[in-house]
Amino acid sequence: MENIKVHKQYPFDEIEPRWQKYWEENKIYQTDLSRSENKLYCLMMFIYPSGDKMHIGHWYNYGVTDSWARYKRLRGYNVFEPMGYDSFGLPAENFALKTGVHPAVSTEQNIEYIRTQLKSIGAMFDWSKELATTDPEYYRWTQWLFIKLFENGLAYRKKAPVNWCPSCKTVLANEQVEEGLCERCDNEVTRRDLTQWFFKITAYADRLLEGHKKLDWPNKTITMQKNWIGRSEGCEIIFKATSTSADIPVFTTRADTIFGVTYMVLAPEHPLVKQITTSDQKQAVGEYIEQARKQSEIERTSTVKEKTGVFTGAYAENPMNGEKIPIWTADYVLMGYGTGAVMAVPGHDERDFEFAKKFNLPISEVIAPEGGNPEGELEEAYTEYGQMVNSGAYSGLGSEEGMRKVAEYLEKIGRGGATISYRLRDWLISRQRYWGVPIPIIRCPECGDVAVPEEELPVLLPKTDDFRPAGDGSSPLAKIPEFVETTCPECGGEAKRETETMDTFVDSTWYHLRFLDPEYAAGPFNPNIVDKWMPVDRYVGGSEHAVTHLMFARFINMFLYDEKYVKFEEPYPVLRHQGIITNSGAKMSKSHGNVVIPDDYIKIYGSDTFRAYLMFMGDYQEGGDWDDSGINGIHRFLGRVWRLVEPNCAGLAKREFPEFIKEQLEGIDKDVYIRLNKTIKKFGQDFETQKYNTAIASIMELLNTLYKALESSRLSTVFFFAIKKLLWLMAPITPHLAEELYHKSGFEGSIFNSHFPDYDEDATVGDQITMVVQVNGKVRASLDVDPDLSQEQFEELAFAEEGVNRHIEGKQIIKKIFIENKLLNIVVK
RNA sequence: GCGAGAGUGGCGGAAUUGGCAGACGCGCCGGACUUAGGAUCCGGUCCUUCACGGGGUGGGGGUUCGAGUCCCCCCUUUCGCACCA
Repeated sequence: MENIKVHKQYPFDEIEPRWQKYWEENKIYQTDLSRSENKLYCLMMFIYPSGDKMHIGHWYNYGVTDSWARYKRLRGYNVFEPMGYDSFGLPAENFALKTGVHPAVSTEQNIEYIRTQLKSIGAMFDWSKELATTDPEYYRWTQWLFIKLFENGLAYRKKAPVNWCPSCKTVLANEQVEEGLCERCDNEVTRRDLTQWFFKITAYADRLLEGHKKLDWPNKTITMQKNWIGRSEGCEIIFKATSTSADIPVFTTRADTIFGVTYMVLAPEHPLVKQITTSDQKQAVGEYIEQARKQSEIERTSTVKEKTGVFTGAYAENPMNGEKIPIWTADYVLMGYGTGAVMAVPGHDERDFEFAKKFNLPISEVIAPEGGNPEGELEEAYTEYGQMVNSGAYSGLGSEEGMRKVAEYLEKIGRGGATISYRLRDWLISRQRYWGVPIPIIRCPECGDVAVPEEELPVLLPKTDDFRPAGDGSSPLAKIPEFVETTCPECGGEAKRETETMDTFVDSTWYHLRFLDPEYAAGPFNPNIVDKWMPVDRYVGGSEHAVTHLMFARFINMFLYDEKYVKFEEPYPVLRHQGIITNSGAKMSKSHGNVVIPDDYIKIYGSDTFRAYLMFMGDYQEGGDWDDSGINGIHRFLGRVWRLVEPNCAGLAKREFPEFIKEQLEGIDKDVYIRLNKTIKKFGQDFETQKYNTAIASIMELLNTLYKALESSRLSTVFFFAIKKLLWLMAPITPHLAEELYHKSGFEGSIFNSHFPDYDEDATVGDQITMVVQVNGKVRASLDVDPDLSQEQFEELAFAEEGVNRHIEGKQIIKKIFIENKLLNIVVK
């Protein structure tokens, strides 16, 4: 990179800053939000100012989406394109810890820096609507949101085994743990029992699933959310411990296998384990629980691991047949799903089968293949649906009917019934870190947890130099008595503030509402504008947020909808992801040290070239591996545009053009005219479907045709007409270059306040088309002919071709296939 | 293991959805202009063959007049999920 010496194709370094300044001074991108006709709220996931420079991924999202939005603007849309900072959170805080600078200061500096970088993109960001989640006037309303959830019973505190990252020294939501590793620092996550704040997203599980139907989102993203929510229809069955009579509910999707239960298993963390374990098994069980606790999530959930477990000494009674079965504890049962206990049916569940084999537990066969016979001795678990056997009065029923009947019976006797289970857990939102929104709760010994009154918001994050995480599960705020000591808003007695802060994902659940009027003081957002401008018309960001931000924001929005704060249920009806750009096949990340920073490229080539290259590289939704070897070609392309238009554009604005008619044009003029109209048409289609690479390729073809015109004749009216239209084709892709040439052509004001050219449909095809003649499917001739020839007319031409005759001579024609305007295939023998 | 994509020249990638495979660009080769070329402009560039031809879209089979595109099996690869009862 350092050694690259590139020929500067045109004075981008002079052009780009000049137009950025012009756009800013003339408020070209300040959207009039009082008008909502043709509104287009184009939102890109805002940025995390962590002290790092903007990387390629940001440019890929922001630059390319901006080009799309510019195209829409030229099409007459009133585009709103805001940008702001998701500035609370661990990366910012870790940067502060590393540099020793207070996060409030470093965040401010980082924002300053990132803003400069963002501006270098030359996007249509409406800087008058900039916001930062660390601004007290913003987080005041994040706290307001918390209180609303709290008042509605959707924010609550409970003690639970939670994910703890020893390196970040805080708890994490399930969604922030990837394969047992902390998504931020890649360290192993351990479990701790802590009392934490949760948002009751599970109350919205079905609504979140239902809402998917209304969303124009990538299928994959919807699937990820569906899997994450993990809705599963089944049956609750309440077993009873024989010694203590304690109820042990289990969840199963296969109630039809109930007669095949030969033992049951409780998760090691299950609270009943300690109660029911008999004294002679106490030691073994205790040791087992201890080792299970110490295991990491990775070891624990590995499917290849051999099953382990211990008998508790206790027994349970099967409610269907009164059978006594042993109760085991084993870590293949997870406390976090269902009831943390399962009925084991080794005959019809692979995991139970494996376990039963290892510990010599009985295996009984209660489902036979439909119409088939029982195996007698099972070699492996039979997990398909089938017909119930050895199941008392239920024998003979099909699986599905059996499940229904068993559930009905259990319900009648009060021992369970049909139910639905979800994988989704409530969202753990408290964090033991400094750099976040303080949870606005006061803990009173008399009144319990009391919300801070709205008029006292925001609860300001106290200034302190000791913001290091304690690591013992307490928040750094707990060390600040002036912050902690307070009085109860209800009884006036002495009370303490909650010292934990909120997960940053809470901040971004509602930022799209705030963007529309970030100064609004009477509430979290201005309802007049929100009603007109929401929902977001197009949302673009990384797919890594599928089950975090995107799901959380939907949940919160549904809550705001239910509480009648907003009139729409889905905040982001249309979502697109940019692809991921890798480096030598590996995901770019700081820990790999392979992050590509665009700054050097911008210096050498300019923003327009870099943006255009990102669009040209490949399929936008696919992404791809970073390879800068082609960037010169794009830079050359812009240079070719420059050299073609710049010397020829004087006075273009005032120049009158006749209405061209394809049939009346000849030679290169006709070629140029047809190519131009083809390109305008294709450009529009490709931009709508995000096929930016082929849109640019098509402009290149136009440009090649124009260079031919330049070479072959004196410059014609059509030529000037075409270079004028070219300005608009370039504008979304290379906004600075286009704006410069627009003004050099004598236009006033910004090209982005003008309108994209229409095309002449008649001239999008040549007046001759190419048809082929095949013999036995092989192309033997290719003819330029008038369109819409009949088979007879075309055959006459085809059989006159020497290349065709050579291949049919002396052979018998079996049949002829004629496809209008395409081909004639002659089948011979 | 399960699910969803993808596999096309030396490279990035096109192909109106079953109808001329390789658009456009990079790279490379040649020409022009030039003291010069790392600039620019023009031309060439899938493989093989002097040519006529022949072969060719991960591999194998199939459907069809015709398959990169549809169907079956296999391989590779990316992503997501992964003891979810």
